Amino acid sequence: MASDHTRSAILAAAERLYADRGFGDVTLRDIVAEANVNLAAVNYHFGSKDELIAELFVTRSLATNRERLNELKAAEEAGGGRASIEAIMHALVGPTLRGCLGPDREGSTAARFMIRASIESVPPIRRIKNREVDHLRKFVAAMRRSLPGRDDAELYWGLHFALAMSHHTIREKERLTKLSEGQCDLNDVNAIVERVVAVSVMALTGGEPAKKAPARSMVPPYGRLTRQDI
Amino acid sequence: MASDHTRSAILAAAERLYADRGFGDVTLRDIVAEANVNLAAVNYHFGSKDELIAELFVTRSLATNRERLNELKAAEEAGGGRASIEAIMHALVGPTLRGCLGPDREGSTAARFMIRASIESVPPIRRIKNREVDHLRKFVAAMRRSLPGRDDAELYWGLHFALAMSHHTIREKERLTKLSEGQCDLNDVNAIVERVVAVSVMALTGGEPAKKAPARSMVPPYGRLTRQDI
DNA sequence: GATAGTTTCATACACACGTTTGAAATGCAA
DNA sequence: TTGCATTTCAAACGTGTGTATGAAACTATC
Repeated sequence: MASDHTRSAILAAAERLYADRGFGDVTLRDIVAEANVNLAAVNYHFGSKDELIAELFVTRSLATNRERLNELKAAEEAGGGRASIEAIMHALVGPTLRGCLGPDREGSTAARFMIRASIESVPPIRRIKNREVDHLRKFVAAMRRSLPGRDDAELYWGLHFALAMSHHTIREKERLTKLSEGQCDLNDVNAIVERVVAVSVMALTGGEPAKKAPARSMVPPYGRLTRQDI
Repeated sequence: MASDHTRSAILAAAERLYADRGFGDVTLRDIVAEANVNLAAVNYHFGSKDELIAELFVTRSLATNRERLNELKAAEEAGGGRASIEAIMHALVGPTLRGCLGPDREGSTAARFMIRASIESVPPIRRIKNREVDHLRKFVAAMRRSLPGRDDAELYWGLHFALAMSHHTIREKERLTKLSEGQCDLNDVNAIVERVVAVSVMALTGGEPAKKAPARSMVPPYGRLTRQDI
């Protein structure tokens, strides 16, 4: 193990370069040059380039997920096991938006790295994102408690749209600024979070009160898989 | 010019392969093998790999944009120069969603190609997407006519969220299916369009009627750029 | 049917990339 | 110090890539 100096120098340099120039434009040689480290050190410490990228991404996204769940748990405890749908949506999109657009994080390498990861979607990152399903299921469960009787599909659509708005805002931040000629304030992160939450809640509660739903029963929908993946 | 047979065989093969396996995994050699054509033909007919990709994408996205504007124009003419906000949002997201998720298009190469383009975002495609701003401005203009007095920033946010929901639905179609264990029906495209339109309209009209707005004036915000790009 | 222009073809180039190698250097316990 | 494990290093490997080349095949015009 020793000092781990080389290992962390590589991680820091890689995150910085990927954040600045994207995954497509940065080679291992760029990274080791930035880190003042030998080329072979990457394979020695991480095994491969993809595993290096995976470690970077997994570290950051675990932190975000932890933050999300903490906020959710706090909201549910404060509400006696049932959080308001606003609080749930806030816990879902707040950490991500704050992490990527946040104030002091303006120049944060981590934030810019996560934006890149959200835009470019390179294979090792995609693999990790696909394991995020059961993390999201915890939010669906909370939503179900918060809005009992609501059709499950409606909950999924609401969650889906909430993620759509927050991810797309991160991803297209610059395009929106240009399109709106600066009229959309992308610096006030709290305002953005509130905006996304407001629309998400409207999507979940504003429209149809129960939709079709011919006697919604408790049985799971036919022979669908109940678990089995990841 | 001659028969153009080689040229179109390359285009077809490239679109098919990119649609199936993504941009990262398909080489020129794969394409010419699929097209039964010589390797050098790509550079002869298109100049470079990037120009081939650009031509593929530009063709498809011009078609979508044309469809969008036709629908918008029809809606405005039917309303005497002012379309309903529902109709405008419908014209904005309908063609894209139909094009990528649409019924008979289920196995459509073009649709799957556009989904890939939406997910992977390779440089030549990104370059083209950045020129899409003034196309979107036409929708902002229509929205302004439809909702006069509404703060411009609100219109931009509404447009932004509409695009967020439609693109994210295309992009994460499979993840949503898995997450919801099939409970979200991604085959009924019209229902999806209506859903996205409904939430977009709520985002634009449901919330605050005028927000803060301390005497909104007509002057542009300080020294911001008014035109000059694109 | 010769000629000029276009298109196809096999082949090679040049190079950037991730990875491997094997030896040198370093750290650490006995 | 000796011996062993860990870490660093310079150099090379092997391969896959987009692109270039120059000759051959084809097409159309006169």
